[in-house]
Amino acid sequence: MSQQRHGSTPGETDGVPAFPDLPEATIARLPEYLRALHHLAETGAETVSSEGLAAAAGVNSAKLRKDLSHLGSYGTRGVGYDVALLVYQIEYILGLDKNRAVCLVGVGNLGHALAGYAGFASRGFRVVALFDADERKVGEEINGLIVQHIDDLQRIAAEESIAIGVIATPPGTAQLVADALIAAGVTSILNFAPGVLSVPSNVDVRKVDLAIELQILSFHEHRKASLTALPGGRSAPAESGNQEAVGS
Amino acid sequence: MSQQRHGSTPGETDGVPAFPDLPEATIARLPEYLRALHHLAETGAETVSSEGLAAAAGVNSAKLRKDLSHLGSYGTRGVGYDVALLVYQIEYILGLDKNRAVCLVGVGNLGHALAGYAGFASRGFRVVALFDADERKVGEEINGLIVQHIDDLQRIAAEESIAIGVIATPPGTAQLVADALIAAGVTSILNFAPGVLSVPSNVDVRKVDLAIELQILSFHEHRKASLTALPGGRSAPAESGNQEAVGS
DNA sequence: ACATGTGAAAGGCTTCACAGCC
DNA sequence: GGCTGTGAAGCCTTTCACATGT
Repeated sequence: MSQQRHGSTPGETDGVPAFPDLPEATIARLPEYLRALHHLAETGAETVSSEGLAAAAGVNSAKLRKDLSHLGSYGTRGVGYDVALLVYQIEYILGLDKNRAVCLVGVGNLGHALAGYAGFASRGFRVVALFDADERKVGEEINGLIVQHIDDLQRIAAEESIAIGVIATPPGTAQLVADALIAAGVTSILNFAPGVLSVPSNVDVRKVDLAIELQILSFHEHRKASLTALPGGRSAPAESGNQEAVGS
Repeated sequence: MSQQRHGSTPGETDGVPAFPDLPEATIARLPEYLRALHHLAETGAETVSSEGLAAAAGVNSAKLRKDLSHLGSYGTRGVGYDVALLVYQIEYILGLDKNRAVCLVGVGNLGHALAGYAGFASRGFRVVALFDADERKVGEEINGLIVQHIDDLQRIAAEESIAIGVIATPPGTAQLVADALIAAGVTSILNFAPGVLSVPSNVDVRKVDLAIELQILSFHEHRKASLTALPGGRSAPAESGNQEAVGS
């Protein structure tokens, strides 16, 4: 890759950090590696081999090594990777040192739960504002935050310099909310509402549709059922499973 | 329908539908096509072109046609696809005509919301049982269902012939719950707990980790920020966005 | 005329296998 | 000896462009 620089921050030339362009598939796995590394660090491990980390993250070691090689050369041959250093590098690449501010729009059934989800805070994100269009919900306190009216989004987004917007509204209003977020300067959206959002190309959208996940599982149930019904019918389990992680 | 015999229903020999083996990438998109088709059906459309359906589903038309071609030949050249027929075919392939029973384990913050999520029922899934290990939660009623103790999982899973288990527990207990589900005969799991599950190879696991989604967005924020800081600095939006759907 | 279905080309990702380094 | 980093091979997915059918 660029130039290596063992102890130091990934290839910066003179204050400007040059960005290694990682394959999307790699990016999607870095968070999982990071979680596994944190877990290892807690158990006191100082270094870990590609084999060990790969197992903890649920991938094979060749893939892991290739992924990490894109970040630069942070392992030691014959030894493995320094856990603390790798944590630092991955957090840097993912921009987690910035402790990004997140807002959530739509405090219904699902939104309510997301507002209180401990996993966000513990992994580098601060939920700083909640919005809803329903006057009856405005003013309600959830997890220490007051629900604000959606009309105040523009102002508050600027005040809090919000980086990421989470949409948890019914499908019908998701596009309107996305437009409002974008108008407020938000360029990253996590969308829980079914359906497609149309956004300018500088905005990144990730979509989580819970029903789609079940439908994909349903397909595999259907497939498995149709196989057992056939001549060469299988029935016995083999070993060690196929985990299909969600994430593009 | 089943014996459409257009170009031939995907190889059925004599009543037993042999399973077309679809690429995983295609499977992951079928639910989105289905949602778009239902939407079109509501607006009264009888047929739709690959161009039209692709736009509604947020993909390009070549990809859509290739995907649908794997199901068989259900379009008419010069005309397009029959909406009702395509809905039926996709629902059949996904096994949605089976109205599968789902159970949910872990009625905490997130689990509580999932138990009440209307999107499941409306898209072919019945949540039929809720479980938790916490005695204080057992007996609680959520959305018309009583929370049961996890020790009753085995019995109830059999009674209700549960097809899919959803795990919404803290990370520490997810593997135990997965083991229990598998022992109870469940072969499809949707896991919301961070971390990797180890399961036999006949079990399918899909994983949704909300923090990971934010971390991926954070990466893109970081990348965009580092680009605008560079010489050839961009700033202007182009058009029509990049939607990265989540789904392996 | 129009829109599907599909070979063929292009691109991306994963896996292999081993050279290079500790 | 052991383990990383990486070219090369193989596989999967997307895109192109057009023959085919209505």
